[in-house]
Amino acid sequence: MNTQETNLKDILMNQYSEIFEEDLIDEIIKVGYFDKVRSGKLLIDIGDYLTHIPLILKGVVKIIRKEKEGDELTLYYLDPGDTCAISFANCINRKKSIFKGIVETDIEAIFLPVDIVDDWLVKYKSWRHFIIDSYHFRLLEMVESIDSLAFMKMKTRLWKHLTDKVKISNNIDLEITHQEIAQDLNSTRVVITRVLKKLHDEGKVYSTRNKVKVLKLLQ
Amino acid sequence: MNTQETNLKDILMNQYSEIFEEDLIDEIIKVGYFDKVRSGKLLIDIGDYLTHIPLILKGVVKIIRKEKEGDELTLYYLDPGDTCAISFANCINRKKSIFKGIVETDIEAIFLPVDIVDDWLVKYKSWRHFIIDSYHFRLLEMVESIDSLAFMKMKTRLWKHLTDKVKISNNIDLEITHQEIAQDLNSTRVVITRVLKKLHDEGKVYSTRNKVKVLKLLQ
DNA sequence: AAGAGTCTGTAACAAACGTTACGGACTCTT
DNA sequence: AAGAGTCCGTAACGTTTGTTACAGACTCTT
Repeated sequence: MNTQETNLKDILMNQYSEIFEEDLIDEIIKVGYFDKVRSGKLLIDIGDYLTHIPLILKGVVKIIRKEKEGDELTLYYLDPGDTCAISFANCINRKKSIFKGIVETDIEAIFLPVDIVDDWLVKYKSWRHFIIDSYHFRLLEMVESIDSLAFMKMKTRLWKHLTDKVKISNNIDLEITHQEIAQDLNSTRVVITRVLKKLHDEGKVYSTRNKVKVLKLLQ
Repeated sequence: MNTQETNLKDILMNQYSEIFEEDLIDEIIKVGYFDKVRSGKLLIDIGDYLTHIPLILKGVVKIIRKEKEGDELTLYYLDPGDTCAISFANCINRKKSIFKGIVETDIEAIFLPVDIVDDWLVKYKSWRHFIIDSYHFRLLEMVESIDSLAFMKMKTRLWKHLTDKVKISNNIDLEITHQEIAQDLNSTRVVITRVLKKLHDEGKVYSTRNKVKVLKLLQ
């Protein structure tokens, strides 16, 4: 075990010792490879085949559903500690991805080859629950998306989106344009500007060029 | 093993021998109990705790997401061979259900106690894949719901809903009122009537009191 | 400082969907 | 066959969201 592996183990133990057995962590280090991916990079596209499952250590990945060019919708974000378990069944059955994943802020992750993670389901109870839980969390986030789309008006959807982004970035100052928000919500720039003005009038946000400051979070 | 159990085994072998090991089928019979539930009955409500997982042998269950009184949306249908794997993680973690399940057409099902199905993940490879696949199928249907809500207009959503119902009931004559359709799609009766007229003008449906006949399926 | 490119604010209009209202048709009970 | 209850068709109108257009403001380059 070289120095890099030792460091990796420290990181993993720090982040996952509560969840995984030490045996499993050792095996993760043995078979996985560590990598960094820069913000803005396309991690996976719809239709791609998955060969590795990412275990995110740092940074955020944005998961998007895309109908066709221009018709996109941001579904949720993957945080450190998360994995894209949705890719899991895809892996087992060698199916294509139904989502697009874009690096939102620079990530560090361990990539685990598909074949192995199936065996781990038998070997490690913690891994089994990790995968099932992961599926479940994604599913909950999909339900949130459905609730938003089915039951909420644009003002509420926008407000939820902004507060979600604040939670993820840990920063009430969002570096974002109206155009980008419109893409996330599958709407248009003019609509977002209009609705942002309403939120501004209610004292909930303060928006300047390339920035939206989210106020009133402490409720 | 009494006569009823023998019959049950026949049914299970018939429907599941391709998927499950015979050992597993025997165990399903041992620990599960068989039951019938009538159309219209509430199988599970949002907020309920799950104690048993249903393995559907006959009939259809409608799965609904509900925001509040009057604000509902039909997400998908559970067919024979399906299980509500979403309940699975709920079971393991003793969480409340986030969906409402109503029997659409009379069902026959085997109900499996929660505690056991977790052990089976270790014991039976087929069960493991069954659960993961099940999760995955539900997830795909949720994505379909999201696509509908985010990218489609009411006419397309309605058409999709109707053809889905035809596939599930195996019958192009749907016994349904405009009001009921409106509930499924979280819309209103007047809107559905209006849009049905458009589909009628396109020669796609023929609607009379309490009935919608779906034409043009063979495309 | 000029000019190109990007971002925002606003107005006017259009499309989609929801709401209210009402009349007629069907069905079931008595 | 009268009446109550349910279901459907349609019109008129309101709200929400999308579209088009244009002007002003900011930013970056040269």
